[in-house]
Amino acid sequence: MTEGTQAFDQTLLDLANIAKAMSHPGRLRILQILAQEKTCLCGDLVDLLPFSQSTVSQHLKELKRVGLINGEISGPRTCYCLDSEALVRAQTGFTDLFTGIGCCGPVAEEGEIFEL
Amino acid sequence: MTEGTQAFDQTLLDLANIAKAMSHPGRLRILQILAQEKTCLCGDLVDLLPFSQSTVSQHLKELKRVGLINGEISGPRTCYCLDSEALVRAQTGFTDLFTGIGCCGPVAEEGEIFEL
DNA sequence: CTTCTTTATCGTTAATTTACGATTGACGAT
DNA sequence: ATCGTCAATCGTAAATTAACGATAAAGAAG
Repeated sequence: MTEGTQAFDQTLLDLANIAKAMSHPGRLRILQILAQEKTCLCGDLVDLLPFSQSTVSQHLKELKRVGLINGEISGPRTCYCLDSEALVRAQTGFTDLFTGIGCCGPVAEEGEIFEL
Repeated sequence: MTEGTQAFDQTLLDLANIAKAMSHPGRLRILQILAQEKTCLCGDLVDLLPFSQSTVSQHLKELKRVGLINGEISGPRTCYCLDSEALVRAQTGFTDLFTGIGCCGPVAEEGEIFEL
């Protein structure tokens, strides 16, 4: 991703970003927890995850960066929740990518015929 | 992912791995190309991507590692294709993660009442 | 057998990610 | 005003990823 990134269209870049945010078991677990319970509080997530408070905070930041979750400050605490719209968009994005799925065998080139 | 990885169940780890493979625009583009055309040949992908041959090969290796694509050697070439089963499994995995989507507001704790 | 083509792998460097402890900032309670 | 709590940020070290050129391996073509 360091270079040549401008060669891809924005939809693809966005989707890659979503996937990146979802590429860590801890972050995926956070999404899972937020989907199941509506725990939300950062501290509760820290208790449920095998990471330090600062690490959890970072993961939350990353998820927020791509918009998969929202954080709402309520007093000294922060309450996190899924962003359902973003999740739907993500789902759609992944689905759209593979509209016509099918697996091919070896392909002949320029009229070439395979001798199997 | 360096540590504490054993704290997550395998389904989650698998899904995170899939997401990781899909977290790079180049790899996502490869999947897209394979979904649209059935181009498959490594060399063709090199022509279509803004990366060197060795880099493309690495990306293909990563996609193959998680099973999203299959490579079949045919003579000196290698023909790549999507693994439709794996893609369906991935899709299902992502969907299952967010069965009950909903966004919460601030949450009261231990009978606490918010003064709004 | 030599040569060309195609792709995988090796070795390396730069950049990014992950994780942590320590610090800071914000707020509520005393 | 001070203290304790909660969460974000800073600074840093270790690990991983991304990219490339060079090299190797495997097969087709001459």
